[in-house]
Amino acid sequence: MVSRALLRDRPDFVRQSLARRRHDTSVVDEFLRADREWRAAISALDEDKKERNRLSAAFAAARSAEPASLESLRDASTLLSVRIKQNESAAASLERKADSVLTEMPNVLLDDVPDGADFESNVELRRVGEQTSFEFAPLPHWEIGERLGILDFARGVSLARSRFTVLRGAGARLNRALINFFLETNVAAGFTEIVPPILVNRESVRASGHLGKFADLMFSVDDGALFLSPTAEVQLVNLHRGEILESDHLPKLYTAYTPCFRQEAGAAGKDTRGLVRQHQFEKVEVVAVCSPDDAARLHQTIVDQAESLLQALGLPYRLVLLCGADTGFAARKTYDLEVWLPGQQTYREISSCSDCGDFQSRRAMIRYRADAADKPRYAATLNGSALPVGRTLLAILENYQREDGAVTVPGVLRPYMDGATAIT
RNA sequence: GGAGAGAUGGCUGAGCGGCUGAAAGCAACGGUUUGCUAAACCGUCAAAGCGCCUUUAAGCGCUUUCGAGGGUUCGAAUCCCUCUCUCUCCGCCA
Repeated sequence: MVSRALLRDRPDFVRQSLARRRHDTSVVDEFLRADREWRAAISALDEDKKERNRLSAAFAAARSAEPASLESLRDASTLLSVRIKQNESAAASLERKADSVLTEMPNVLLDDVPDGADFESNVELRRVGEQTSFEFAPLPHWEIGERLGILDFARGVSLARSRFTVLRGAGARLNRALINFFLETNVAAGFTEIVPPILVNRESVRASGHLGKFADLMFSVDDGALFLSPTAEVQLVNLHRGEILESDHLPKLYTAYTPCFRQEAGAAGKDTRGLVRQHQFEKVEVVAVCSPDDAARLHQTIVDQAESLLQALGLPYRLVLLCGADTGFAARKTYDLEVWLPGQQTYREISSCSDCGDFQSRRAMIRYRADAADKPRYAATLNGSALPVGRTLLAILENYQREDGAVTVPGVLRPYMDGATAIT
């Protein structure tokens, strides 16, 4: 949630940020109008309430002192209460109006986020690793996986529906190896491992910014009371919802392996083959909760963490800074890591590392005290995938494929695979 | 699924119509004492919103908040209704 104070004090700054996102800027004025009206209403209302409190106190005093005046006090107070009740509902609807505009407003971008209308304007910062080349024509992972009998798309569909897949044998083993490798590396780097619920309530998805317009991203159960989490970012950010943290306990660094579920309603016809876009996928996520002063540093820490995993696996990738229009709703700055997929001759997103500033903290009321005597302040939250399991698995299949149809197992994963050097 | 108990500040926990934004204790913070540590003593210590003032900070004023929503009343943490959640016991089950 964008700060109300910022919108009031520096509306042009917020408009500018919205424009850089190619977002409608009139929402700022919509908010300011509702906010102004609400503040006027609440001021008048408070005056009435003050008077009612005075009358009540006078009533209590008059009970013994001058019983004769009780009736007129009672009448005056009753009259006032009726007016307060009316004005209260008017004020509440103005507040709801301002709030609903605010809830739908994306985060304010950091200054160094590049301008741009779409992904074409994203800035490639660097490439790491040579694009894998072969003496033969490389295959896409779905062909490699089906030939090896480790990916079974048809049976996934028969068990659930399209965009569900079955992993078998060495494929399932490779999947588990990746989970263990990611988690152990993240824990060694100082992240605390969490096993959260996979079903999350409305309040949690609202706080992380996944509800609103993004509600159709998620599968819901129990008549919409709960959602299948679309990313462990939801659970990890909400771990401290409503809390005031001690500053010497910050930063909080978390990592979790979870299944994730997405409807992918807007992606009909896109990436229909293979593991790239599934309704159910698995991911190891990292999240940091920290003081705003620490956000930039920890953003880098998270990117480094994701990069170190890709490097250890020997996967070529590039680091991209997303432009305004491509930066997600809750983020104020996002780096994407894109892995090279030789079967498709392209870089594909494999990790998205976002600095959300205090945007999520405001919604989730995650605060901390910089000093014991200070007022609580909103924390900053950051998140990144480190890494998604399915997309990493497919990247390994494509980058480590051999002419004979086998796939070499990257060295760091062999200890998790009984020392196997290849999947044949 | 059946029966009961409960939801109050960072934590424990009292309050059961006006004197309660809330006793007491713990924790925290400031200070006194002390050779150091500990102990003891004194003091401070909920959050949010709006307004005033100010460059900001601080400060001041008002309002709201005792799980959520509604009701009764001149007045609700306190009485009534609904909902949500938590805990205990029984049953069932991994």
